Amino acid sequence: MERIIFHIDVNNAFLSWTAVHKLKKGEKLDIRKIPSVIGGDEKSRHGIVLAKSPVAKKMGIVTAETLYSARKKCPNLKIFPTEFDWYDKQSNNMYQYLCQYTPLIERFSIDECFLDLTGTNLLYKNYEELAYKIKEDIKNKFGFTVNVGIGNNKLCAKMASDFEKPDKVHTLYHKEIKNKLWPLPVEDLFMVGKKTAQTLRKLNINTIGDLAKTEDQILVRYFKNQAIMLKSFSNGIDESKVLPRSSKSESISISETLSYDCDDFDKLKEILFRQTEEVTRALRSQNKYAITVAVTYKNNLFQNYSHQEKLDSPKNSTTEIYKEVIKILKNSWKKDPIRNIGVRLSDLTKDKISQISIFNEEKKEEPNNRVQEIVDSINNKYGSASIIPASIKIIGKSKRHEKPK
DNA sequence: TCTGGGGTCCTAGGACCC
DNA sequence: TCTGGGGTCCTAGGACCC
Repeated sequence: MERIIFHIDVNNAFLSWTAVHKLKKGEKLDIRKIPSVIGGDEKSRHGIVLAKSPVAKKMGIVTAETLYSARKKCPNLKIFPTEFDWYDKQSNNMYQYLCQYTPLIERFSIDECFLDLTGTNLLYKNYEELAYKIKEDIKNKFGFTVNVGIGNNKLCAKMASDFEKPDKVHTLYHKEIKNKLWPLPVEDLFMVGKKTAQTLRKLNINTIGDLAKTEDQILVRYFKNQAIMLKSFSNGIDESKVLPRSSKSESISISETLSYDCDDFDKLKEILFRQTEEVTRALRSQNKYAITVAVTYKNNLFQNYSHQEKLDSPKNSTTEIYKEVIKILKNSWKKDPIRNIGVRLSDLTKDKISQISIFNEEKKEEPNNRVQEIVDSINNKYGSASIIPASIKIIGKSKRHEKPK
């Protein structure tokens, strides 16, 4: 059976959501209509563009560029801070609304969902009409606009929702691939990033159609396994399923750019403790255990490092994982100034099967778990590391990392 | 006041075993 | 007395996405 997939994509999500918030609070100005961006805090070195208004886009401003550079392109640019809690709420509202149409719904990111409507043709006579209804409903109920892409697979639905923005419905059915997909520049294809595009352009592959017509052997020579995917995507082929991945996460991570480059081990330990507390708390809230622990960091020259270790058994306690985190940093860090640092937990599992369980202190765990639950609930409420075990020595209590004199 | 944060997947290469 | 080779597991790093 021919599949019917919808891709719903919020237009300029963070900016639209902040705009809606401001209007709700009674402000008169709709920031979607002026040259504006949502940006991080420059003083703490988070100064990049996270979302832009259509006017700002017209002036050449792109996502992820520095606010410094954005301001040069547009001197009267208005910059607004992020409101992640509010964004989460808007994202949840939209998701809840979309759930009425099918249980086969995948949250692809904070502002994108896939809907699998295959086999619902008795329910919905005309899919384009349905798409328009969804788009209008969201606008009327929540105040922000979306694009809806319709296709016979996820790739086509996603490419379709990207066509013309904002507040539009587009289709990209199999029969339309030649006319609608192939003329586009090759970097517009999903999964063609900067590097891939560069190589393709060198090979004189300039449009998605060029890519679709390129010999497999040539692509394999340059892109190895990625070649098959590129070739399929350029032909609008994608067999992947819409996955309602309820609580499925394969890794949990946190990282942050420090407000100054730090080469003080004690200070880094303090930051890592707070981060470990946060990721393990998230892990515990999913009733999971981690097998692999990694510390990632970036130095002042923007060189990235990641170092990981497998635990001897799946763990989720802050203190045990923190011990591993510190061990990893101690063994790998070359004492270069650190700009950004983070903790990642992966190989997550639901069960805590341990090879050495006969010997470890299983009995001690009951009370510890109860204490942990209480500590988690307090930290959930008052912020991470509000309560910390006495065994962890923390120097100072600053939440932000002030540069020492 | 120059360059975020949370993810997934892939690959090269080393260690180890037989 | 010129260091084969396949399989497996693991790590570091890179590319991509939003």
